[in-house]
This record gives sequence, structure tokens and C-alpha cells, in this order.
Amino acid sequence: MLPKEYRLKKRTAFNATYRINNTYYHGGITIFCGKQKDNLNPTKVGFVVSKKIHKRAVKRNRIKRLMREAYRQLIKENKINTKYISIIFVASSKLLEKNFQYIKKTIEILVEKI
RNA sequence: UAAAGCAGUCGGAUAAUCGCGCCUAAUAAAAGGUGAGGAAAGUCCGUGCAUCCAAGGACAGACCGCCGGAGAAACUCCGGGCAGCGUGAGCUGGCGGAUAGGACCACAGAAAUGGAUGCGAAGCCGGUAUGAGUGCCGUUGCGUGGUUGCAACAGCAAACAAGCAACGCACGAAAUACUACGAUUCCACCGUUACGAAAUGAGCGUAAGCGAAUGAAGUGUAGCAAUCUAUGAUUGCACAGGCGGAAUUAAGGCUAAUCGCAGAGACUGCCGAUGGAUUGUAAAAUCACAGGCGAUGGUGCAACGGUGAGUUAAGAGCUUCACCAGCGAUAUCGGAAGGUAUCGGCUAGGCAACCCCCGGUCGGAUGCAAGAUUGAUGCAAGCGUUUGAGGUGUCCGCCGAGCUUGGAAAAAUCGCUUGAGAUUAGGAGUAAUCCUAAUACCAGAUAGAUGAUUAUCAAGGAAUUUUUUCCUGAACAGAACACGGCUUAUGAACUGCUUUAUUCU
RNA sequence: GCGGGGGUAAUUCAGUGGUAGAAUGCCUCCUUGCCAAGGAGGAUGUCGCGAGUUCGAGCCUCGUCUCCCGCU
Repeated sequence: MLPKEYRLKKRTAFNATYRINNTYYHGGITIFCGKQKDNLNPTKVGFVVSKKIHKRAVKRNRIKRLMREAYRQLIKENKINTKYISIIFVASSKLLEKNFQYIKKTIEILVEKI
């Protein structure tokens, strides 16, 4: 789990990020980027796995945790992008059968891309 | 040994690295503690808890439904009864009432619990085509037979006889096709278009509400109107019908032109003891005679108790009998449901997981997005303040100043986890469950923690072989106020008891 | 988390316990030089699934799966 200052929490913040509509896609994950920031606060990140992907909460939580863990390791290795205020990661049903290594790699590619 | 039944167990463990929520303590860092299930799921029941409305009454409504016990309560659990299923261990059960009443029981059937029509006899009516075949002093042809004539070895001609074939005419089984006088059903039009009461609101509906005519609810077809002799009588008019179209039917149809039968069983049937008729010397026989019967056949899920015997002309719960089912009474066993025995009368269709009736229980509504506190925002339109908005399941009644809609804004804290609780030990009880003592405090998130990677092992499987190798190392599934149940999902394996079958001793 | 509504033909929907229907679509034929329109005929169903009540369930009852809507 990420420390609190990295989490994107408010519903309005989510809506604001979606409205900018700056999206990238790779390997089953779509990301929405927010506005470019002008202060030193850390980039806030949200993870979304909708009910359409799987009915059961166990499977959805598993994907969410894997994505979060991958992003946390990237923070530690100092590979993240700090241009934006907020980023949202949206999973698709492709990720159901994938392992941790695959997810980490795709997130790394996406973060380099933006 | 195999196959079953029941009751249970388990739902992994350890270590390393990097992380997250909460608590303790704290300036901060570091540290310590702690962190998902048997179903956390479905939200199907029942509670606590919270808010709103409540003086109460009536009516709805919901739920329950063999007996006893447990439980805060429950579409809950335990034990027993009864019924059904199973060879059995055992399993299943929404298990009050059909003589209070209503609805329904398709098709078939004479008839579905009483619908008004149905059935039998007699009489009348009832197509066309194809067509095996049958018939005809029918016509034509063929060959055969004898006869007559010519000729006479051969042969030719004539009429006759029976036969065969084709054609024609008439009849015509089964089957097929077509049409539809009639019949049945449906539709359209014309005609008819009834009964039923009333402003003191008929009535209908649980209630809100509907409701005087464009005819409520109901009835579902026979009465209605007038008169006087007035609870009846007389008269009149009605209850009809007409026309057209579509479908089905070639089998039956029709009879208000006749006679008879049936108010569970008219059809198919059995009988003909008694009475009658006929035949016969008589014995006896026959009868679509009077009649007796409800057994047989048939229809159907179901036909007015079942099976067998006796009785009888034939028969029948017939009240004569045996067994069974059902109803009632008495005795007895049991705490009760209920069981057992004896006796009596004589039979009640199904359906209440349709309405309903009987007995019982229930203050109602909304759900932690309940609600409380702090802070912020407080705009517009409509309705309303005793001529009453709105609220309480509905009405009576009561409360009484705000309410509704749209837009904007929606942050923090509390509620929040010490409990109908957990673990261990002892006791009561067949059991559900209850009592006593000790021990500890054991998730509390809010875009929502409980995670990622790796190694070893328990456990299981396969191969080789007698200790090695390889594989799997899991299924269903993630708390959101809490608890008690129910239901559903769930990998591999293990334990105990019981039943049945087979083999051996 | 709490509450409510649905599932019937390829699609949209009807359906009083007694033979499963309508419209559109699809297929064949007619019509036309061809197409459309029009006319005639035809096919298409696990009534979401599993049990129960009943002589008999699309309909009644219970369980289950799935879809949709509202409360923020």
C-alpha cells in the first residue's frame, strides 16, 4: 500500500482528472493524466478496477494490489514521472490471468511514455 | 472386501527482504503490539440500536398452523407423533378446516356434484369426380364348337350357341380429391338494445376513491306495460329474427310434424324370479312386454367407499359376513400429539402453495447513506399559516408551520466495537440449551489496510524402486453498525459409529 | 450497504392453471427487364435454471443464476 500523500482520494479529483482526457494505453492498462503541476507536492495516483472485469471482489482486489505494489516499487527505484498532479490507472479484463512481473513491466513502460 | 447412511475434523506451517491500516507511546524518527471467514457471500427470516409519527378506536394488512421443550425472537433448533420414500442404517414433510359459502375441474364422456338439455324409436332429408368390380337378349372384333349351303382332299359363306377382349350404358366397396344444401363456430350490418334506484347520495370498494346516465356494482334472458274485479284477473307487446362473409364438417343432419325415457349412471349391458303375451298336451321356451338392477363394458387424473364371500332371477353396504379405508362413541395407555381394543350407524369426489372460514401472534414506518455535534452555504419557483400545506398503512380522530421541486455546496468528529461475546474447566439435561468458575481483550478501513517476491516443510499424487526423483502444494471466496438463524458455493484427504451384500472361519 | 423491478421466437413485447401468440425481421414462390413496395405461403421457443403443489404449470410456491433502476 502506498503512503497517504501519494493517494488520490476525492471524487471531484477523479472527475477532474477524467475530464482532461489525456490517455495512454499499453498491455491492458489505460492511464488518465491530470494537469501539469507547478509545486513540489508528490503526484497523486488512483487505481480503478470496475465490476465489468469480474464479478467477485477477490479477483478485483488482487489486480488492484498488484498494480499498487508495482507502482510502489517504481517510486523506490526513482523511476516515476513527476510532471502531473494526478494519474489514474484503469485495468481491463486482460489482466485477469497475468502475474506481477508482467504488470510491473507494463506500468514501467507507461510511466516512461508520458 | 464392496456399496451405502449418519456425525465430525481440516481449510496449512516456518523463515528472509520490501511495504500498508489501527493502537500504545511520542517533537519527530525508530520501536512494540495487533490486523480477515466457515461461509465475511445471498439479503431470505428474526432481534438489538437510532430517528420520525403516535390519546385512542375501527377496518384493512402481514405472518404462523400435529404435540412437548429450548430460545430475546425467527420461514430457528431439539425430542416425540403421524404420513410418504428406502431391503436397511436412515431420509423428507408449507402437517388446521372441503357438512359455512363461492370459484375452478381442459379434452374425452350420457353425466365432473347439477348445467338444462341429452338420448332412443319412428319419419323426413342427405353431393360431384376418379374407381376394383358386377350387370346388360347393348355394339364391334377374335378364335372355338356343331348345324346348313356351295364345293367336295383342302376350303369359302351364313345364322346360332357359349366364351374372351375393347367400347358404351347402369350400379358401385374401400380410399383420395373437390364442393358445402344442411349443421356447428366466428365476424360485420340492420333490427332489438331488457332488469336494477335515486339528491335525507342508490350502492360498489379494505380504503383513497368511484357514482344520476355517455346507465355504478350486480344479474345474464324474461318479462314488461295498461286496466280493474287489486297480493290476483283480463288484454296487449315482447322474449324474435333478417341478410352477407369466413372457417370446419360428406359424416351425418332435422322434427314446435309424432311417441317414449332420463333430475347421478338415459348409452353398452345383465335378468325375466313376480305379473303379462305367444308357442306347446305338458315340462318348458321366447319377448327392444310391464318391470328389476346399478354389477359388466366404455370415457377420463377422478364416476358417489375398496377386495373377496354369502344372498339373489340378476344384483347391490344389501346391514349378512371377513379384511382394509373413513366417521362417531366408550374403555384404556400416554404429560400431550397420538396409540390400542370394543361397539355403533352407514359413506362424505378433488382443489384452501384459489378466494375464504377457524384458532393464534404483531404499535407503524425508515435503515448506520439511521442519526448526533462542529463548521460552511444559505438562491429561485410553487403550495400554505386556523377558509389548514404537510404528517400518521386507510378512515374517524389527532398534531399544526412550514412543505415540495430545481440548482449550488457537500468537510471533519462521534456513532464504531466489552459483546443475547470468545477460550478453558466443572455441573444439569436423551438433546437443543442452560448454570457456575477462571482467563484474556482479540480488525475497525472510508477510492476503502490485511499485500508482493523468494526459500524450506507438512500433506497429496506419479514414476522408479525401497529411498530417491518429478509434479501439485490448493477449492469457494474478502469485514464496512452488531448479533442469532436459514440458503447457496467449496479442492484433496482423514476419523468414528451404523446398515446391506458377498466370501472365509 | 439498503430498497425496488424484470428474464417468453433473431428483435420489441402480449399471454385468466388446459394446443404458446402479435408486429418487425428471415426463407420460398408470384409480380418486375432488375430492385423496392405489394400479394401468397413457410420456418423459428430448454417460456433463464432446479425442485415442489396439481390430473396438468409460461402462470401458483420455494430456492438459485442473471440484467436493470433508485438512494450518495
